[in-house]
Order: sequence, then C-alpha cells, then structure tokens
Amino acid sequence: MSSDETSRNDTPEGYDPRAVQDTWSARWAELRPFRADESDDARERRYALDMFPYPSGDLHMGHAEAFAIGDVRARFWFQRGYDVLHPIGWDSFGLPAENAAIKRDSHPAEWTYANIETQAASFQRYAPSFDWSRRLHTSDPEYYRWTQWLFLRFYERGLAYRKGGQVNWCPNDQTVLANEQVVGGHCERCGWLVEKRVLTQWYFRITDYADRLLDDMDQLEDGWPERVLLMQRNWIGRSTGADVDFVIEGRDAPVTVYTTRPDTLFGATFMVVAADAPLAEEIVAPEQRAAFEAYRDEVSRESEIERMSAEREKTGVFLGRYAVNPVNGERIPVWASDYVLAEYGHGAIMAVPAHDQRDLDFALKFDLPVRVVVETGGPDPVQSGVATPGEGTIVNSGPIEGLTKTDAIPRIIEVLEERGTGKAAVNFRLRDWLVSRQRFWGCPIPIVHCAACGEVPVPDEELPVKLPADLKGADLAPKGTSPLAAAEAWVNVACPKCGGAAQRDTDTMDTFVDSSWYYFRYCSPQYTDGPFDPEAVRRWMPVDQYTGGVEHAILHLLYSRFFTKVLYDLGMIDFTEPFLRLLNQGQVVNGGKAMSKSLGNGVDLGEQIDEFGVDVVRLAMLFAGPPEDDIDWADVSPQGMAKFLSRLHRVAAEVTSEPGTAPAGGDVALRRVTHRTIAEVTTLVDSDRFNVAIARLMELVTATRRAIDGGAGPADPAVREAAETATLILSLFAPYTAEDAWDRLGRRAPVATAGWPSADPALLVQESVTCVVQVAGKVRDRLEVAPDIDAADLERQALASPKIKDALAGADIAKVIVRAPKIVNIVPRR
RNA sequence: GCGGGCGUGGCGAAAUGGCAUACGCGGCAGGUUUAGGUCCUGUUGGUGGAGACACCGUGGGGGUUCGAGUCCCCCCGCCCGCACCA
Repeated sequence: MSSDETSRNDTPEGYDPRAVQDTWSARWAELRPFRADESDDARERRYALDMFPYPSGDLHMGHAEAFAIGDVRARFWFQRGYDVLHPIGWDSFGLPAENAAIKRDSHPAEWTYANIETQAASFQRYAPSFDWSRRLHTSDPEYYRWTQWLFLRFYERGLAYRKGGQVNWCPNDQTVLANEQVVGGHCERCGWLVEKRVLTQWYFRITDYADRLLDDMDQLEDGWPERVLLMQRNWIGRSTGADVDFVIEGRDAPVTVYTTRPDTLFGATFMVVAADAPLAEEIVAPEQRAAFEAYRDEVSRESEIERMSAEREKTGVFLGRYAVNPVNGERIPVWASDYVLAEYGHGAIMAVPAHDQRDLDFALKFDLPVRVVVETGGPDPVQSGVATPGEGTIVNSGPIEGLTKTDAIPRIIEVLEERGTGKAAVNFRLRDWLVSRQRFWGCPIPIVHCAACGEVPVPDEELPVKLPADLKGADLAPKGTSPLAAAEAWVNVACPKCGGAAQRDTDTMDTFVDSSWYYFRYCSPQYTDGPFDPEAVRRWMPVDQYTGGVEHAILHLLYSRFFTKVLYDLGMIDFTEPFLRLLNQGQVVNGGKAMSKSLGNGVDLGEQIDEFGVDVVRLAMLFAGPPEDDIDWADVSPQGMAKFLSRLHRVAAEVTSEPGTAPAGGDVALRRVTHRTIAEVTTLVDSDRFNVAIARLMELVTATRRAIDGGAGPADPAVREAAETATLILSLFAPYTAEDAWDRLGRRAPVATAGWPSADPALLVQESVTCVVQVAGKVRDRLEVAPDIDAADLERQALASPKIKDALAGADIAKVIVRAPKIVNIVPRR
C-alpha cells in the first residue's frame, strides 16, 4: 500500500503528452499501419472519407474536430481488422489563392502548394490514420485532366450546355454564382449582395436528375441526418399540379400557367405575368406600355433582398390585356408583378385570391374581384384579408361542384385534357447548375470556339488543357471577364475540327465540379486510363462513412449525388448513391460565438497542441459532447483530459505481469468491468456516441486503479487485461498516449492495428442484480437477486421485505407489476 | 409565414417507457507536500432534518400508463433551414 502511495505522488515518470509525439510519429512513418490493402480480397472492406480541406492556411480548430471524429471511425475499423481506405487530399482550386497571388504578385500555385505543405505537416502531427500514398490535389494537371474528361462526357450527353439568361453575379468576386451559392441573397463565399446579370454561361443539366435525386433519397433514409435529407428535398422542391392554357385576346398562342390547385380554377379572377419575363414585354397593350416599362425598370433596380421580402406590399401594373379562363370562358385581366418569378413554372400564374394569400394581397391592393370556390368554414377572405387555402367543399365550379380537393384535382385535369386546354404537370424549384466562372485558378473548360464549327470539344488525347503558366499577380485582377482571356498565346488555337483560327473557352469551372468526384479518384489516384479504375471503385465504393460539415448539405452533397448518377448512366459504376452514411460534426466556437478575427476570440490549433499535446486536443473534441453538437472551447477542460491520459498511462506502466499472461483466474470483478466495457464501447462507437464511450473508458481506468491499489494488485492478470483493453480503446481517441502505454505494457507497436478486444459473454452475465421495489411508483427497497430469478419468486421476496411491509402499512394490494429482475412495482388499493 | 430540431445540476452532458443527473469540469472537505501545483480520497440537484430519512425536482399546463426526461395534445422559449416557387 505504501509503495503505491509513493508512486502515485510522483510526477508520472517520463510521461508527457507532448514528448511522446515525436518518437511515435517517426516510428509510425516507418510502420505505415494505415495503407489500404489492394491485395487481400478476403477481409471486409470499409471506406472512411473526410471532406477534404481547402488549403486556406494552417489547420484550425474546426479541422481538429472534424478529422478527430472521422479518425475514430477509421481507427475503429482498422482495429476490427477491416481493410480500410482512409485517404486525404486537397480541394486546391479556388478564389483565395488568386487574391493572394494578386497581392503578392505571384502565381496562385505558390500560395496554394505552400499552404498544402503546411497543412500536411500539421496533419502528420495530428496523426489521423490516413493512407498518405493516395494524396491528391484537384489543382494538379493529373487530376484536372479527368475533371475535363468528365466535362466532355457530360457535354456529349447534352448534360453540359451553354445558354444565355439572367444569372447571379457577385460584384466582389467578379464572377457568376450557382443558385446553390446564393444564400439569402448573398454570396455564399464572401457575403456580398448578389446582383442579376444577363450573360451566356455553361450549365450542368442537373434538373434532368431532379426526380432521381429525390427518389434515391430512400437509400439514404437510415444513414443520413434527417435534416440534410429534408434540406435537399426542399431545395429540389418537387410539386405536382397542372398546366392550364389560357387564351390571350389578340394573341395566337395561348399562355400556359402552372398551378398546384387546379381545383380552384373557377376562382381565378385575374392573371399575373412576371414583370421581367419576355411574355410581359410582348403582350403589353400599347396604351399601357409606358406604365409597364416604368414598372419593369423599377423592379430591375431593386435588390434581391427587397424583392424577396414577403412582408412587402404587392406592386404591379395592368397590361391592358385579357385572358380567357378555359373552364368557364370568363374574361380576366392580365397584370404584371414582381411577385411572380420569371424562372419558375411558365413565368405566369392564374390568380385565385380567395384561396391564396399572395393573390389576395394583390387583389385587395388593386381592387380586383375575389370569388370563393372552396367552402372551408373560414372567414370571408375579403372581409378578413386572410385567404383560405385549406380543404373544403368545392362550390361555384361546374363539373367539380361539391367535390373535395382530393377528388376535384384529378377530375378537373380530366376535363382539361378532354378539351385539350391543360394537363397534369410536375414542377421543380431546382435550377440547372451554373458551372462556369470568370476566374483564373480553376479547371479550364475544355471547349474551343470556332467561327465556322461553333463549340468544339478538345479531343480527349489533348487533355489536360493546362492553365497558362505565364499569368500572375495583376494579370489575375478581376475585371468581370476571365483573366485567362489575357493569355493570348493560350487562347488562340487551331480548331480541332476544321483547323481554322479558333479560341479556347476562357472560363474555368466552379470548384464544386472538382470536389464532386474526388472520392472516386482516391480509389485509384495514379490511374492514367480514366478518372478512376472501375475495378478499384468496385472494390471500395460506395463510401461507408462520410464525415464533414453541414454547410455542404445542399451544395457539395447534391452535386456529388448528381455526378454519381451520371457516372452510373455512363456505365462506369454500378451504384447510384456515393455516400451510405453521413456524419455532420458541429462547429467549434469560443464563448458562445463563432471564432473570428473581428471578435478576437480565435483559438489557434497549433498553440493548443503546443501547450497540451495532440492527444489532449483530440480527446477534448471527442469528449465534449455528441459529435453533431457544437463545442464551446471555453467550456472544455484540456487539463482534465491531460489528467485522464496520465491516469491511464500510469495504470499501464504499473502492470507487472508478463505480456501474454492469460487473464483467466484474475480478479473476476475487474474482469466483469473490462468485458462489460468492451461490449458497451463497441456499440457506442458504432453509433457515433464517442463522448459516452470515453466516459465508459474512464470508468474502466478507475476500476483498474482501484484493483491495483486494493485487493488484486499490479501483478493480477485481470489488471493487465483491463489495462490492455483500456489502451486499445484509447487508441481510437488518443493515438500517442495509447501507443506509449502499449509500449509500457511490453507490447509491440503499432497499437492501432493490434486488434479490437471481444467481450466474453460469460463475463457479461451479472452474478446478481439490484432489483428496485417500488410502492406506488416510489422506490422503497432494493433487493440483490439472481439475474435469472423468475417473476413469482421475485414478487414473493418483494412482498416479504420488511421495508415494503412498512411502506404498505397494511393497505390492500391492487396490483403487482414484476419485470424480473429489474423492478417490482406494488400498487396499493386506494 | 412554412418546415424541422431542442429545452435535464453552477457548467459540458448521460439515461432500450423502469433507481433522473453516469462521465467530466467547477466547488467544498481531507490526505500527501516546506509551500503551491501535480497526485490521491471523500463529498456536491433543491428544501427540511444533527441524523436515519422525508418531501419536491428534467421549460409550463394537461393526457396515456402500474410507472413518463422519454409517448400524445396545448402553450412558452431558444436554435436551424426555406422564404412571394403559384
């Protein structure tokens, strides 16, 4: 006892969480324990993927959390003996590199690759279980060659195309943006207010895949967070209804409108055309033209934010024309307004003010008629100013009179189809993906524009179209058109088709194109006959777990799903969803707020590691709470984590039995704790509950400490078993300490692949369990009983308890509920 | 406005409908120490009680159940997503 006291009072000899790092990282570099094995087909395979970083500087606290979480998953699979693919790479095209190059009068590659080296070195220290041999960078010609190759396959299938039209424009970044990159009217990247411009741009026809992107979500129901699926569903925004043709007086072709409520067609009292739609311009009557143009110009000047505000009062102008309702021949006025969107549906609507709030607001503002055609039991819309969009009985509606909405919709569609004035229709909120960017540091679009031949794809064998090396510094300054246009020698080429003078397309691709397929490339990063080796992809994909931030819920994840479906259609792969499980880690904040320079609350990862060591930072990240929750760094205690690590290390160092000592015959109570911990931690890690798994590990260490200090002593084989188990579990969370403890236990590195312990079922059976005896739901006694005690026996024992007799105080018993062996509840008659 | 999620000690958080608050931080007390720190032990939801113990307690109200933090309904608060998508 006294010797234990002494050793516990000493500073833990030789153990310093920071000191072990250099030793072991050098050793691991020799051992390379995390190489994915291509040769072994017998082992189960797993693909653990982390969202690859953008090389904006050094790694930060957010990376530390995300990669710690992804690494627990990968290390768990390594320990279980699976053949694991856990790669790393860099999403290395993008604007910040360009801005840095302008500032430093250098080439974006310099900044980019210097940052990559910085991050790679930090990763080496942070020690995720990466297979470094598969490292890739999307800005390498060896990579973007295949991005271009894929673009051309899209092009051949009509999935990449150019069109003119209104696009989102970021005035700060001086480039166009995809719809997905406009968040609340602002640029997703830089936060500037987005403007509209009319430009000709490249698009990917993602709308062709809208139905499949929705329907295939069934495959993800169990593996993806519900809210991400929901966000994607909302983003795609499928709605069903009908297209209805309205004749416009004095125009040959009818105008089609889309409605989800064809059952309210008899209540349509006017029509509204989007003010910025060509249709409005075309049909406006001469006497209204001046008023219309004034209105339209006013609308085009207002910001997206103003326009989107639903609170705002409705505005509009009468176009001086009338449409004819196809079901009742009624003549209704046609107006133009900005509350109708040119890009959705047909850019024109039938307005049913009684049953749609927006239409009602408009009708009341401009004194247009309102007709109730659904009796909902609600108040009169004109009197109350509140539309009644709910269910009810259809009235004033000819062939659908008296029906409910559910019955009326198919019936009225039948009527429209018989008359040839309408049909059932589906609409999506999703727009095609705008992929061209007027920036330098991206993947060039492999198309040549020829005066004679038009758009001509660069032949596959001429790929990659490399970025010109001679542009740098001020050449890259944003000017609204691509800086690549300045590289004349690069731009001017012979047309691949006719050989005549032609020009390269000077736009580059959205960097989200690069990141839409990198996880395929990881399967065979050296492959030169295509973007990936189909054999390797069959081996590793789809990804078993994808770890990353929720900020990509619609952008990257939707695009990647789209790419995967196109690759499937190209016959290159045989699955349709790339990521089976998705884990979105929370954010690391400080003092309740996101870390930022302006708040001065940033926490530097490098400094934290210098002060506490990698293992402390990793453990703190994992123990702070569930991985999906935000971590407030102000609330975590690195000192507490350090204390635990040294407790565990000391326990391992104190074990005196020889490695390989059989645990049988050791302290049974400790062995039970060990095996229960194995069973629980296995389940907990499987279900991403790392914080609870670490809590169980702490309990095991405490139990081992007590066994060493108490009866069993440091030589007991059960103590070795417990210490080895704790070390193996720790290897998922704190690899350096685990390795050093493993070494102290006389075992050989690496602990990372030493094998996951398995729980002995015999030791999971409790000798006795505590049964709670309640009277009227309140605990009045506890009994130690055999775990397999039968209900009748347990009931007898419970009723015989003196405490229970006291609590009952002679009352009659109405009922006894027995759930052997855990609980007995005795209900007295009242 | 629509959709979704969440409200548990001083704090981060645990809890297949079955002992609420595991584990950790912080606090308190003690041990070790020249001292401090490290380390070790104990204790720590509230109220009352010297104590055994009793009562109350998971945002508020109601319900289902022998039994509710957990399931259902209403309300309050916070967070997230979408936001004139016809």
